[in-house]
Amino acid sequence: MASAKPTINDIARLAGVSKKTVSRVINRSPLLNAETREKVEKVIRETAYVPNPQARALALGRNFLIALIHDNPNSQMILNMQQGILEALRNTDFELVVRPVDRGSATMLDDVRSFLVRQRMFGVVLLPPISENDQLARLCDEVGCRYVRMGSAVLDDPEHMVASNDRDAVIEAMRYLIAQGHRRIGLVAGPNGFRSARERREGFEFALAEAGLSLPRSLVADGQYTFESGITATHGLLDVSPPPTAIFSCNDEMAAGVLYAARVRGISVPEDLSIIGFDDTPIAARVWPPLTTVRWPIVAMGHSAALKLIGETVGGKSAEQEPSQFLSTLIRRGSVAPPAQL
Amino acid sequence: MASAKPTINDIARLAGVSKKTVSRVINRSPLLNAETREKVEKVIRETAYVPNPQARALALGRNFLIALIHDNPNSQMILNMQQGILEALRNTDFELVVRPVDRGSATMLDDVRSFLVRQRMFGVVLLPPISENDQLARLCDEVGCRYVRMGSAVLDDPEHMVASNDRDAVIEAMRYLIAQGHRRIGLVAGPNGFRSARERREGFEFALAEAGLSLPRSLVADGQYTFESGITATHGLLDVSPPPTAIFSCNDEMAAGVLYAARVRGISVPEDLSIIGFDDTPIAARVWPPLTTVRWPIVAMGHSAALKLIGETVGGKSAEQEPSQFLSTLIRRGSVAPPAQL
DNA sequence: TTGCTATGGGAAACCGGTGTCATTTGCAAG
DNA sequence: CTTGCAAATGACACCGGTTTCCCATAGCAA
Repeated sequence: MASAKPTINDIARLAGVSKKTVSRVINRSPLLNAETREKVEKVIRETAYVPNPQARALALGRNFLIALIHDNPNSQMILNMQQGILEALRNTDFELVVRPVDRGSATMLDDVRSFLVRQRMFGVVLLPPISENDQLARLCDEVGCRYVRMGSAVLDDPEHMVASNDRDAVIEAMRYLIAQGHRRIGLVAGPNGFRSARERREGFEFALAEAGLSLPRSLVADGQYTFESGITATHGLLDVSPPPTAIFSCNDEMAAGVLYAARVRGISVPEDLSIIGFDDTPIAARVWPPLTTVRWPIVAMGHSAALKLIGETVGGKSAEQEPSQFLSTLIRRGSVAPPAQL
Repeated sequence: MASAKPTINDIARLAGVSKKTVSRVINRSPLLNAETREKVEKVIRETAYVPNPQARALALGRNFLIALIHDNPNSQMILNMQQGILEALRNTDFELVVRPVDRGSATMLDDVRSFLVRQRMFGVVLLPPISENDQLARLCDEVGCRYVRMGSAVLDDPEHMVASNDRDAVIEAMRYLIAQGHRRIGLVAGPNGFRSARERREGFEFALAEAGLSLPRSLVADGQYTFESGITATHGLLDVSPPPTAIFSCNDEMAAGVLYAARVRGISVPEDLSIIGFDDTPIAARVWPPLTTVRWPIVAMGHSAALKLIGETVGGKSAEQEPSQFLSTLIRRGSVAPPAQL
């Protein structure tokens, strides 16, 4: 068996050039005789040589790793995001490392800083809700680590942001609900402090106002983006008299809770109550009736985020052209119908 | 601002010793004067020195990375497994990198080999179903990479395996079903070639035989572990005359499909049809009625797997004592009731 | 033919650790 | 008072790349 891992010295010797010339070939140095380059490339091909990432990392002072930083280990979104990022990283020299952080912990920023510095991270993708933390973004700048923030947001900084526009998506969903004849529409809101929660709520309120509908405070219930909080919120909403004929839930987890609570109370969906969720997680299609919901293209966004990070280095100058704004779409399933009392 | 990243040379100079001695302190070499050690440790503490992982990786020829290798990017299990592994890795020098592979691809083994060799991976956790691939395990041995296989299996190799015992868990679930009075029980089986599918099916058949019940071929439907395949399989099962009064599904995804199909046909669950699933994924608790299912402790298993990998190096000799066999438990929710025709 | 400037390519230092082996020191035994 | 041996530490090469700097050569003008 031939030496399993040829080194740059082997290549240099076989090609009859110096280490440095091989290095130049690897790094695509422009001041290289085409002939020499071909000769070296031929040897590289024949020996299946791959530069040692550890050595490069040491010499370059920068690792070929992308980190996915999140603070909600149980979200399905992470999986989709990983998928998108990994697709973009395939066939590159980069690997993906997953890094959960504890928002709330007093040392969170220091933890992340030491992580980034110690590992000489090439770049990071910040997932919501931690992506909304401006200090974290500033930290990345400080330590010279590229970053992309995912989220629903106005694009104040497209270079570091990949976003969907939740507000518009909710407006579209609400128009659909209103067009079906609903006039009393309840809201299961997301937790305070979440940008996505704010945007979704704003869309909700805008659509109502646009249609000239009022929004009694009693028809707004607070949720925590969890299944259980959706159940609790819904019971509150359905105790109102008269109850809403439709409920918009700020995510699917809570929408599943809305559906569950309705079942518990013997209320038929969609006949007596229409429901719209947000996210289009797998659960939306698996409950009965399947939930009408808003889908944002997480996988594509993850893909784009990764390309933004590595693009300048690897791709053909197209990094800047990577889209920063993605459109969400309303997925119509079976949880919406005209209100019964019409 | 002081030099942001002190090197081993700085420490050596400040402590008045040689690089090598500092290195010995870092690596807990036993042949060290206690006095010297303390002196060096003091300097390390004061300067907040952290050894450069890239340099160590290069010198040691081994990276401080654990890889999670899987071939099913959409499974909730990955998330739980990650959580368990990351818990174990917290406060160690190890990071987790995620590596999806394409079973089916002809180059899969070569891809993994080059990945492991190139990155000098410290260890890998193999997730089912790819964990059942013996060639992959052999490959890890070949390239000198530690590994742990997750799965449901007889423990033929406890050192490299963390497993639940699916067969026993299914038997327990089936006994429960039978105790409720069910005699015609259908099976939505998992895909051929999956060890978990085989074990679960064996448990199913064993429990039936144990109770003296027959298993007509018509009451076994093949599934692919997907929601859709669960729906299809269920329609087949419910077309049989007389139909089963209960269905055991080899995973929750398909069990959700069973429930969905029952709804479509207007069959009440659990009154007219009882259902038991497997995995206790989040969906099981979110559908209506919530699914009775078998829970295997994925997070704990991931934790254990990671400790097995790094234990010898980091922990206090307890690596070998890390459990290899985990017990599953039946979670009783609302999808099982005595059959109606009693 | 000589001199000068580009330009490709090489030697050696360097990134920050670890391994090998030699050296120093202390102390018991001969 | 040597000799022998073990414990503690240091010197130096090395891991496999990249960078700096300098030289050799070629091309071209004088």
